[in-house]
Amino acid sequence: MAEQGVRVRFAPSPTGALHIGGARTAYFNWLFARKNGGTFVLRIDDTDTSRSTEASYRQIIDSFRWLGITWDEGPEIGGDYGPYRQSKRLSLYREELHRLLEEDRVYPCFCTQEQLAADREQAQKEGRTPRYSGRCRHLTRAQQEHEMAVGKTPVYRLRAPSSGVTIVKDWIRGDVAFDNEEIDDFVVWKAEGMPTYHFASCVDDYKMGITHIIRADEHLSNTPRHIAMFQALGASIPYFIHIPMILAPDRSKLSKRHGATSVDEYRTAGILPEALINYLLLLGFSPGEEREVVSVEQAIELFDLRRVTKHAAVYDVKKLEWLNSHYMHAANPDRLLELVWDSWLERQWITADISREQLAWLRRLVAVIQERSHNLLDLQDDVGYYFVAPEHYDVKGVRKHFTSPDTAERLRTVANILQDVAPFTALAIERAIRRFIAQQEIKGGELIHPTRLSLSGLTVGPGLFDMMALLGRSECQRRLLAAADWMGQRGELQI
RNA sequence: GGCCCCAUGGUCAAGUGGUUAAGACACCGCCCUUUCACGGCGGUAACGGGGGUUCGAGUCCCCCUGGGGUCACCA
Repeated sequence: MAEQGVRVRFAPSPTGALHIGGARTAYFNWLFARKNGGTFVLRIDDTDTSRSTEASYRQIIDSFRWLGITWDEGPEIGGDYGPYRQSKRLSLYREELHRLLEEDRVYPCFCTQEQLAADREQAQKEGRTPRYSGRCRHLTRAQQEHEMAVGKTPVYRLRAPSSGVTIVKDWIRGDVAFDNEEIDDFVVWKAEGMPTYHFASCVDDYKMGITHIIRADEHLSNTPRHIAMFQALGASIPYFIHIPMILAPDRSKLSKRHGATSVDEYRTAGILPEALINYLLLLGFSPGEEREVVSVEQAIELFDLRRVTKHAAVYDVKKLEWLNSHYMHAANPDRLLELVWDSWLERQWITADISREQLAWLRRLVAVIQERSHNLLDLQDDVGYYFVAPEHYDVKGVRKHFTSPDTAERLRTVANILQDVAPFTALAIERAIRRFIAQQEIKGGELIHPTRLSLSGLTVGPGLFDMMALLGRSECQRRLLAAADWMGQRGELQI
């Protein structure tokens, strides 16, 4: 299904963070472009001056970079069809407006907001669809000039077709027919002197030579409007591909009350970009071949609009988390170390001027920990005991593993035994400790659990012998003796 | 409410007239095991309802129901 000269776009408005729904739409556009050797355009839709912010713009750009979705044309990098921020394209829109005005495809409307609201209310009461009444549709030139003269600022409306049907040829939905009576003369130019979304978007798609519009389902009902707009502009009609929406678990539109909804929030929550983008691919698309884990490279290979589902998908964080743990296990330790580096610095677990040996040790540490991490935060937060001796012991663990009267003495013996373990590797340590366990005629756990608690203060963690090898001989000995002392003091206090 | 879209387990989904209706996540067992994870094995669980068409419908048609979207000087 190779398409010639494919140009697609994603046009977020910087009124908030990049939403995962938007990210998925962008990803599908991007995949389609990559698959077909086309061009992916990023355009910033900031015509809503009151809600657009520079901070949101930055955040969106950052989110895309983090996800690895790059654009061939757009802000920061430019392109032949720029500028790529609508707020910088105002003269273009004004030009098109004047052209349409001359061609009488657009007309000024002087109705007040109050009038329109009253019309709407009236229609609602009578059970009719609220549509623009057409009050200003047939004003004479003289009437228009009079309104202007008395200081009224008009909005401009498109003369939309009022009879017949508009067929939207959608690649996923098939042919969808809309009665033109349903479309009214919608506003293309606001009184504040800014284009509306419908107008700016169509002008841009036209001027930027967009061939395929891949967007969320919610725009399907807007499409006849856009077709009317394209026709008025004298533009060719692009292909439409409306992809299903992403819903919250209660099947309502995904919103803040459902938890994290932005790419940025997942980033801070310790989700890896490859996990998020993999998960996004699986919403509304099936790669086939029973595949779930799909890299970006494979996704480009496998992507096919014909395999996009028609129905909305409910967002399931559990599956995202599963993918994330998969990628945590698979990740290169060096990269993970880099990702947690700043956080570890901040906690003073490490210092910036680190030796070669220390760096190698950190890599080993990450490699051991990442196996059981589901999340970057697990790796980031739960490893303090490798850097600092435990200040207290898990309460439940103490109750369970520090109660036997022989334990303190055994821990001291272990500390002693470690003295002769060489090399100080997990294998050698295990051999020595197993021997001691056998001599004592106790079960492995009776020694292993208290040892773990002594060394980490916790009852959970990596294999004990790996942990010990990582901590090193003297640190293990120090902590074992400290634990034994702590038990002794505690015992005395209780007497 | 008008218009439009959609409908396979709890969730993501395969399926394009004939299948024991895949697979994944989640859940539940069992195994592995020094803990927590990982991993391995197994299990529970679905074609929303009703009419047609057909020798035969998850697959085609109609109705109903349910869910979603949209009807702004927001995008």
